[in-house]
Amino acid sequence: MTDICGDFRRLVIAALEDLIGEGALPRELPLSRVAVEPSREAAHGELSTNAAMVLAGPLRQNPMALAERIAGALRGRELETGDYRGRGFWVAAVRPGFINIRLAPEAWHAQLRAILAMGTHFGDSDLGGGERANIEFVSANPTGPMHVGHGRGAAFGDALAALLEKAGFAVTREYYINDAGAQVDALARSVHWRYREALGERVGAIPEGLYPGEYLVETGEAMARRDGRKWFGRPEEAWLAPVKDFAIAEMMALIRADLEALGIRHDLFVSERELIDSGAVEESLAALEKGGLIYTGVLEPPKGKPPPEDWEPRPQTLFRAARFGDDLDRPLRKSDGSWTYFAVDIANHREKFRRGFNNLIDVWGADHGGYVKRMQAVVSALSDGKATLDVKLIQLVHLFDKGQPVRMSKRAGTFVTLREVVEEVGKDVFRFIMLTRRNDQTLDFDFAKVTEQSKDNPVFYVQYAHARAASVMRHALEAFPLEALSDEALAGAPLERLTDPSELALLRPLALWPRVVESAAQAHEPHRIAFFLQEVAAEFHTLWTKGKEEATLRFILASDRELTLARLALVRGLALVVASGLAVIGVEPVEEM
RNA sequence: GUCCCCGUAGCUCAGCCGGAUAGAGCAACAGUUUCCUAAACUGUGGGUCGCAGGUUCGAGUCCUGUCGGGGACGCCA
Repeated sequence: MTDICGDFRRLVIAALEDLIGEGALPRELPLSRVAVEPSREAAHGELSTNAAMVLAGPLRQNPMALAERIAGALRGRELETGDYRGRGFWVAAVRPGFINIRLAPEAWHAQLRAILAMGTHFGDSDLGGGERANIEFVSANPTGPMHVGHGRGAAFGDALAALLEKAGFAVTREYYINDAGAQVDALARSVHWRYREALGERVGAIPEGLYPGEYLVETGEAMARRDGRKWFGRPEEAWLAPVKDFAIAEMMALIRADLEALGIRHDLFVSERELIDSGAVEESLAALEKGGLIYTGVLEPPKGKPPPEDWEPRPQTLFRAARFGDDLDRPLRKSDGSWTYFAVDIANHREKFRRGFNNLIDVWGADHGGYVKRMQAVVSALSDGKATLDVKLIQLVHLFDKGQPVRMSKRAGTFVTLREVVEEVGKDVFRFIMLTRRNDQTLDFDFAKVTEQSKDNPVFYVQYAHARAASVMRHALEAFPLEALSDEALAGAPLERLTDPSELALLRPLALWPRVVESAAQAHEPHRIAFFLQEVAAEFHTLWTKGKEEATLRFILASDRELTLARLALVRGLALVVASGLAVIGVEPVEEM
């Protein structure tokens, strides 16, 4: 293992078991709450454990006295991992009952050696144990090109997928195509309109309720090229289905290209229409019916401000969502007899579970928040509680340019597509910026700021750290032309020469990378990776600058080959961890800028 | 009316499973450039964690209430 906190947690547990073995502590202690964490304050050592604090209660003992005893037991132990064997650490019980741990520098050096040995695989975890996880994300309606909000969901979902992969899950990236219902019918009508236009008919302005976007002009023309006048002047019943098929295929190609521009590829595309046609919806509802979870009833009118004018109490088919924590039972059929979106989505989620996934994650726009409880209710009901669904809601992106809001209106034709943004700023900038806020926080995206080459721009700042590291390595080759500077060779460098506090200040966060991966994966929060990278980059820039002020701290010292090698090892360690983090976010590390 | 999210420094935001004196960037102020990329760095000031209760040895974090902002509430997806 390379997770230093995990290693020390095992040590603490072993010490506690020693005390239990000696009869000094009773069996059946709630050890699960014992944690080892990096200290926030340097004065508190480097790691600390709450062991005495959490056990004092159940044991009805004074936490400080207990901390002393545990600290004593810790002093008598040696870490079992080879990496630390024979290397010192100091423990101290302190004030309310924390136990602080300070490591000999050699322990940190061992972590650097691990980074160099594992490369960008440093930080990989077996947290997931190979278990399968399904992430459904983007799932934009196939009615037009993606917009920036979809892009945020895409960047988030793909990063979360990569994060879970790094944490040891077998991940499937799913796209659920909403290719049934009124919206794709409107799409088909819009394309038919453009098709008539392409065939030379004077159609005038496109009617209300259809999609006015220019992008459909081309689709109409393509339709005309493929089918000629086949659907011209025919009634809608004749052309709706084939035009719809054509239009959806075109739109999905468009969306896939948008995703491709972001470097995102889904493993699985699930079609809403196919779920309906295959009878999967009936099957799913039959399964619920069996559990007595479906009935016919009348719902109260919605309590919203404007009571819907066409509202009438009507018996409908309902799922007992309220039994599973939802606020209301939920309808499955529309008044025309067709399935509600919810009914088909039940089948969608049942299929995920049937494909063998117990870890389900959906990434939705924040405006779908009202839908979360019912979907979780379904997953709980259908899997008998075995599967869990986590829904990540993505807040809006507000576009700015030099501080001025970019006003978007489909009607005025000032709508900015995802593609335009990505072409303007690049996919790396886009993907990184999308993770500089939590998913449930709105995000301001300023074209001027995100492309600015300054420390105020987090993408640049992190990229620059990687490029700067590469630059140091190039210079090192000039200074020591014959040296082998491979990672393998650097792992053999005399790392014990890294003793300066500012060097250790960089080394410590690098060593904590595996822990960041695990906690971010557990919380399903990829933004933590972006924040971590900014911290690490800051630490590196600080160290670099110290070298400017104090020549002895420079990475390359022609007079001291050994120290140079040790410092180059640190520089490479930084570059590898940054590259590893950027890989999760889907950003290419650059060698120079 | 009900449900969900948010409220932390002047601004934009982090804050892990409840833990020690609540952090970062920007802005403000004071500095650093013959030197591995100054495209950067160092330091200072700045807080009733919306408010009020509660649980706990301990609350920004959990619970209840309340105020403010956003979103959602059968036949849109």
